Amino acid sequence: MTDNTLDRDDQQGKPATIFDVAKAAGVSIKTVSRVINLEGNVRKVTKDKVDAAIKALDYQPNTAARVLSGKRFYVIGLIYENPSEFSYMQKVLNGALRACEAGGYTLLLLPISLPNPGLIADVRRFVSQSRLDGVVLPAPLGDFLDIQQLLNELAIPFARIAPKNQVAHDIHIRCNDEQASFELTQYLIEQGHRRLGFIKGDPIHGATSHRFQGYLRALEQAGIEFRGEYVEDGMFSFESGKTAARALLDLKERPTAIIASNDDMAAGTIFEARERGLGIPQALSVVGFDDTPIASRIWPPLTTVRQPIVEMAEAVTSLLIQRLRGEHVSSIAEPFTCHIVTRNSTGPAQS
Amino acid sequence: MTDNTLDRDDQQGKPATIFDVAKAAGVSIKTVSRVINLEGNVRKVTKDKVDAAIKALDYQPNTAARVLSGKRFYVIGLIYENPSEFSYMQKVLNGALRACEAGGYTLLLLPISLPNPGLIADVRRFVSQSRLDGVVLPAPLGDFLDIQQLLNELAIPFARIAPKNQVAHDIHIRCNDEQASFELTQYLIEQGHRRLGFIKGDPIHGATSHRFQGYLRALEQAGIEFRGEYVEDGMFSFESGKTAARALLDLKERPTAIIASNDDMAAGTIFEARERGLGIPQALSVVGFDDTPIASRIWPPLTTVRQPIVEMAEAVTSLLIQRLRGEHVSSIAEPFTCHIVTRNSTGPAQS
DNA sequence: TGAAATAATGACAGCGTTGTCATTATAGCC
DNA sequence: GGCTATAATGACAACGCTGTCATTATTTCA
Repeated sequence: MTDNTLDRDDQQGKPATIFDVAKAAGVSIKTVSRVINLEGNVRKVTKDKVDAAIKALDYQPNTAARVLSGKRFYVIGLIYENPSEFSYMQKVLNGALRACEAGGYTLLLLPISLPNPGLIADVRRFVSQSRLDGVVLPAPLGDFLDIQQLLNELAIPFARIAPKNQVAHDIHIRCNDEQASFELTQYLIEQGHRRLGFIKGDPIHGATSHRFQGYLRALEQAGIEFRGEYVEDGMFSFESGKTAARALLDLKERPTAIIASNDDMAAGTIFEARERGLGIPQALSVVGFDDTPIASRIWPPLTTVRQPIVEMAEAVTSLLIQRLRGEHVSSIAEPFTCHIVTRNSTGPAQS
Repeated sequence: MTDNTLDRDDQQGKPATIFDVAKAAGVSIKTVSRVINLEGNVRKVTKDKVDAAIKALDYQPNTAARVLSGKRFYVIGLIYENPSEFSYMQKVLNGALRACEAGGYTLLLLPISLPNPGLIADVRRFVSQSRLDGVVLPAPLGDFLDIQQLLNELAIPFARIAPKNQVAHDIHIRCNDEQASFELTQYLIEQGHRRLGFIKGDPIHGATSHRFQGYLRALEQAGIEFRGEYVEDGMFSFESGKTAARALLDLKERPTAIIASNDDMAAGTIFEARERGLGIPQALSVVGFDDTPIASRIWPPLTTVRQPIVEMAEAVTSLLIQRLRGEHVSSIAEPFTCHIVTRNSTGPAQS
């Protein structure tokens, strides 16, 4: 005569519940709950028993039940600008997904097309309808103060990938844009360039001013006089890069090197140079930022700056999840390091 | 003396529940459930009362409660190849998100890097751990028979964006690659080209053979003899396009036009031609497929084929959701139409 | 050593929905 | 008009977990 009640546990292949674990470990379901939620106030021996039972039964908490019962949703929202060039967001996405999977969270997406007058309303609807615990804001949205204000009002924690520091205790991560730009400019100066054009990015991106600052610092350190006509505004788009390059190349004393604040504008610069029959890098060196797919696919392939986006996204999402769990985390103080990728769009100055 | 019980409904700003709706409509919660799930067996007048109450209270069913109670999860998985060039997936993502939002479903992502020997295990884990109702498989995974077989075993409905028809009653959508390739080739022939090189794509993509077929059909219709040495294998990557172009351009009687099966390979072809000093389109016309961002950013900008990816993804996801709701849907018979985008990489033959 | 303080554990209601089954209203038919 | 078939509705348990509060074990300190 077998005891049926003992066999019930892994019956039918149905997933184990908290009751199964409690029975196997010889404790109450509440204690199991304490263990899986890291609540503390559980003795080591008890915790070990429970952990063993969890492993043995391959127990995974039922998210729906947790959500229904508790005050958390186990959902993180990723709000991002729907870009024309997706490689940055693809990396952000992969990093955020990795962190969410590791932390048992689900990632929900809200792509936004800019400019968008209903932006705040859209975000509000997304956050309330989707029942989110937290939000990840990659650049450039990470620099938008009104979104942050809204999330603060709604008491939704968020984490930003953004160049600018804003609040003391908020979670944000950035890479060292200023330093990367400094080194990139320095590299061109080492190649003998003295007339260095610079194309700024979209001012809504915090990176824009940082990259410009790095350029200025490198000029200063090398003792090269700053010339305002060598700086043009851009918007990070291919078209705007082309237009800015036109202005720079129309100058009587045209630059021998142009630093575009991203790869798309660098591509536009190369496009414009080609239309004028300027050889690259013989007559003009061109550099970009971001190491997007286009950087290695245009002719000549582009010297640019690579950022560790996947790692940054993963780190910032992990921090957010830790905070949601009640752990006390602060933002990462040290910015992530960028690296220069040298290709054939740069060479010695010939002027 | 006001009756407190009447005021309870929209108390505290807490979301309305099914009880609130039932009370407001004067019916039982089960009847409300029937209405929101379109179960039928509800009289018109009753349904109208309930619908009015739902609207008045801005009621939205609690997904966690539905999942916990019922047998559905209200989650759709999107399994996709993590691509080097994301613009295709970005569009798929946007289309799928739109359909999910409209249908009240959540979209979960599983990016896969190919080749992946653990592919099936990864998919299995994703499907079972994430508790999915259905899966969307964009190309090229939509052509993978082993994934489809697995999903069939697990009894998970799926919908594919894929060139190949496989099962009679499965949901899938495709665009008319063969016809687009035919028209593209025809266009080059009209420009006077007679020596037409063709670079095939990755054979795991169903589109590869369709695009090749369209090329063959156009040759045949124009009475141009097929020459095997004008066809090279590629893998859809920039590098493979470059290598294939090298072989084609090394021929004694080299082609005056090259049709690459995607934009990346067309970019590789242009890269290779440029290294040899061949002017484009004077000495060589080049075309691609997909109208990715690179197509408009290289020099010269690329003549290519644009597919309505967002619409296709939205349509196929909507169909899947309809099927999950129990409605009887079949796949869309008529393929979506592609359009040729003419740019400067093509011109009259000069041979 | 014993009382008070604190740590560890448990019992149980409740979260908002759907499934099952019972009950009641309506329609169909001779 | 009364009986049966069927449509419409309702009562209530169950889903798996967490929060609250009560209870028990352990530590601390006089």
